[in-house]
This record gives sequence, C-alpha cells and structure tokens, in this order.
Amino acid sequence: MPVAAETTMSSCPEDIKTIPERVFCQLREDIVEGRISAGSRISEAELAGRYGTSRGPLREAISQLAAVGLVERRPNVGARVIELSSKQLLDVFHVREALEGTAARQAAERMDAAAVQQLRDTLAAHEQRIGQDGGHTYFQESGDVDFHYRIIQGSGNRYLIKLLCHDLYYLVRMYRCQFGMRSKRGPAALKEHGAIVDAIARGDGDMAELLMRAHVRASRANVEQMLMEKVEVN
Amino acid sequence: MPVAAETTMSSCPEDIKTIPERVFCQLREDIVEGRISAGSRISEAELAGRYGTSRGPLREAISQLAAVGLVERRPNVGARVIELSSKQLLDVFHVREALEGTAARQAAERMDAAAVQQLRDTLAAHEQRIGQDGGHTYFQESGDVDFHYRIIQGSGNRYLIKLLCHDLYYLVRMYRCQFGMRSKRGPAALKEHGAIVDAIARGDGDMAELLMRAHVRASRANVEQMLMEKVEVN
DNA sequence: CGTGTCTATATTGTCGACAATATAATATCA
DNA sequence: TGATATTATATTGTCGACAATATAGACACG
Repeated sequence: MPVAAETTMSSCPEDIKTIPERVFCQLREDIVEGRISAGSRISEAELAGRYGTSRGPLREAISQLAAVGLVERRPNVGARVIELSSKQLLDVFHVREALEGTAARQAAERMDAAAVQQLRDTLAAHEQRIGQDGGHTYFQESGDVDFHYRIIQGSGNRYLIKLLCHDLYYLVRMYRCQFGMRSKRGPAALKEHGAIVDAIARGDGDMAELLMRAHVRASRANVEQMLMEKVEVN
Repeated sequence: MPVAAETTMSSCPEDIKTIPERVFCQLREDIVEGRISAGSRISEAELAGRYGTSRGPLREAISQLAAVGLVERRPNVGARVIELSSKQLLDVFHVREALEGTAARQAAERMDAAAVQQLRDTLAAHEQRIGQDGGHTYFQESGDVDFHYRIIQGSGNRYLIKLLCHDLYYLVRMYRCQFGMRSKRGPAALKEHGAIVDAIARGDGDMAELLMRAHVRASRANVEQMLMEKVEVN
C-alpha cells in the first residue's frame, strides 16, 4: 500500500483534455529533467514537430511556461529556457522557506484529525523505507516531497498551494536534476519531520512555522555547501 | 519631483510590442478594476472584438491570466473570472505577509546606501503628502504601494519580485477595488514604515522581517474588520 | 582590415477557416 | 407528465497560410 505514488504531484496526468495543456506538461517535464538544456533556445517549429501539434497550441504552452517562470520570452525573437544560477537557487529557497513556514502554520490551525493521521502514516512509511534500504535516495526524495505536499495541502490555502505545488516545486526539481543534488541528510530530515508533525497535531501554529522554516533553512544550507564543493572541484 | 508616478507598477506600459502582451495587460486591468465582473464568463469572440484582435493572441492572453490565477479555465467550456471570497483574500494576505517579510529581510542584507536613501525619500514624500491633505486616500495608497515596491525591488530576489509585483499585487488590487476598501490607518502605517526603513538601514534583517510581517498583519487585521462590518450591514 | 549597410533567410506574430465539444432546446417514450 | 434520448447551436480547440520582424552573411566603403 504505497501511499506515495498516488498523491505525489504527478508529472503529467492522463486526464488532460486539451493539447496546450498536454504540451505544457511535457515541455515542462523536458525542461525540468534537463532534456532541453538550460539556456537553450526554443524553436516553435521544431517543438511543434516533436510534440506532434501545430504552432498554435504550442505558443499557448510556451506562454504558460513563461508565466510560471521556466522560460523567458523576447518579442519577435523567441523563448529560451531560463539559466540557472546558484544565487537564484538560493533565492528560491528563501521564498520556499517563507511559504512553507506559512503552510505549516496554517496546517496546524486547519488540519483535522484524519488529515493529521494521514500525515503520520506518510511519515511512518517514509521511516520504514529509510530503515529498509538505508536511505536509498529515490524513495527518500519522494517521501520528502510527499510529506511537504501533504502539509501544503493541509494548509487549505489555495493560493499557497498553487504557488508551492504548481510553480515553485518544478523550479526546485529542475535545480535538483541539473545540479545533480540529492539530500544526504535523510535521518536528520526525518527527525525534523517528526517534530513538525507533532507541532501540527498539537495545533501549535507558531512552533510548526518555526520548525518548518528551520527545516527548509537546513536544506538550503545543505545545498549551499554542495554548491561550494562544486565550485572547488571545477 | 514626485517620485511615485514613475516607479509605481504601471498599469500598461507603452513599450509593449506584441498583441497578446497588450491584451493580457488590458484584460488584467479590466478584471482588476471590475469592469469585467468577478465570476463572469469570458467569451473569446466577444473579447476579440472588444480588443480589436483575432482569437489567437487572445487565447494566449487568457492562458497567461489563468497561469497567474485571475481566471479559471475549463476545457471546451471557457474561462471565468475568479470569484472573490473573504477567506481567499485573507489567505492571500497570509502569503503576502510571508513574502514581504522575506523581502524586507533580504533588502536589509542587500540594499546599498543609495537605495536606502531613495527609500527614505519615498517615505518623506509620503509623509509630506499625508501632512498636506490629511491623508487623502489616493496618494496614501499609491505612497504605500511605492514604499513596498521599493523594498521588494531592494531584496534583489528575482523570484520574490516576480511573485509580489507581477502576480500577487494584482490580486490584492482586485480585492481593494471590488470590496471597496481603503486603508484608514495612514499615520499608523507611516510610523511602521519608518521603523522598517530604520531596520533596513541598520542592516538588521531579523528586525526588518519582524516589523514588515507585523505591518502586513496589521493591514490584514484592518481588512478583516472591514469585512466583518460589511457582513453586519448586509 | 575594420565598420557600416544591405539583403536573404529563417523565425516569430497574426489571422481566418474548419473540426470537435458542450450546452440548450426539442422531441420521444414509458 | 416525467425522464431520457436527440438534435441544433454556439463556443472552444486546432490548423495551415500569410505578414512582420530580427538575425546572419555578403558586400561596399573608409
């Protein structure tokens, strides 16, 4: 009974009706996973071919990508995939810290008993996985994502949900994929998750926010360190 | 030498080249100001006529509006302007509190002397205006917006700037217009602004964030009260 | 040899026509 | 008469063709 798969923010849902929507998803995935390299130009004609559609729907998809911030558009010139810089990655983490902190606070205020229980289950599953395979990175990541996802949903704040789940996480994933970073702080993160759940269960919004912010901050520090090491290597 | 006009987030810049961009701006303005009423359906054909273009560019504009969250789209049915509820307004304020707090913190860390001076000037102009006309609401609003705008820009965090200046503020403005609320706490807000500037000038990020969050929270409390009064009246 | 201009080409921007879908109005049957 | 099936209509979705613009290359000139 893996809880993860179903609830994770799915890559490209099947129930997509319209072409622009489908292309938007696929294109986003290709960008995030690095199949279309950062900074590269996006040719409408070429992509129309690749995704088997005409340029109309494709332009719509590109518009949306631009609105979300994954590509940059210049009139009469075209669109390019955004460039990734360390500074911007850290800036994104600052935003994430603030937003996820608020999510945790509101989750503490609004989650009902059932939701809290589900959250506990997620955490337990995650714990078990780490125990089993000593923190095989993939499950660790997906477990982490699932945990955060649940809390964000639990906040019941639609705008927050939109920002974090629909916009920001794709950016974060893009960095993860392309800078090739996997969090190596599984057990530590797990403990922090536990404390956060407790605060939420208690209905202690202040503490939940505090802990979540610290958690994201620690994650950022981890990333920051990896970036430094990378610079040294190169 | 009014500082405000030039730097305020302009409604619809003149230097717009492409039609979708122009339509996006105009349509957004019409929605924000309530000329297209909340919850109403958006007919592509009708709007294409109104803005003097064909349906292609219009669809692109609608896509972007949807990505920003001002309209909701259903496949094969059409788009509607979002409905405004008190709960969602308050949720937006929660997000704003978190983001502007971060903006203030980063501004404190990153603004140079010149930028801080500009901020002071903005504040001084605002103060003078309030003194003159006893807080004529229009200038008060625009001064407030300008102040926040400067700090957000001062954070140097591109993602933050995008979220606050390009997405969130239009939502806030939409609520302001349609719920017809003007902040009646001019002098109080001004004091708070002063304290924030001091913290930023000092480079005290913690304090700047704390004060900014309190400031936004106070604004939210004000809005909350007005909402309650409204309910009573009706 | 460097610089500026001009032209050729490729790419984006825009449009109108046609296809697919949802909604509403109508008709049919128990 | 009520509910369901069916058609009609209006709206959205999609496409291919044409116009406008920017970029790269050739060419002339200082």
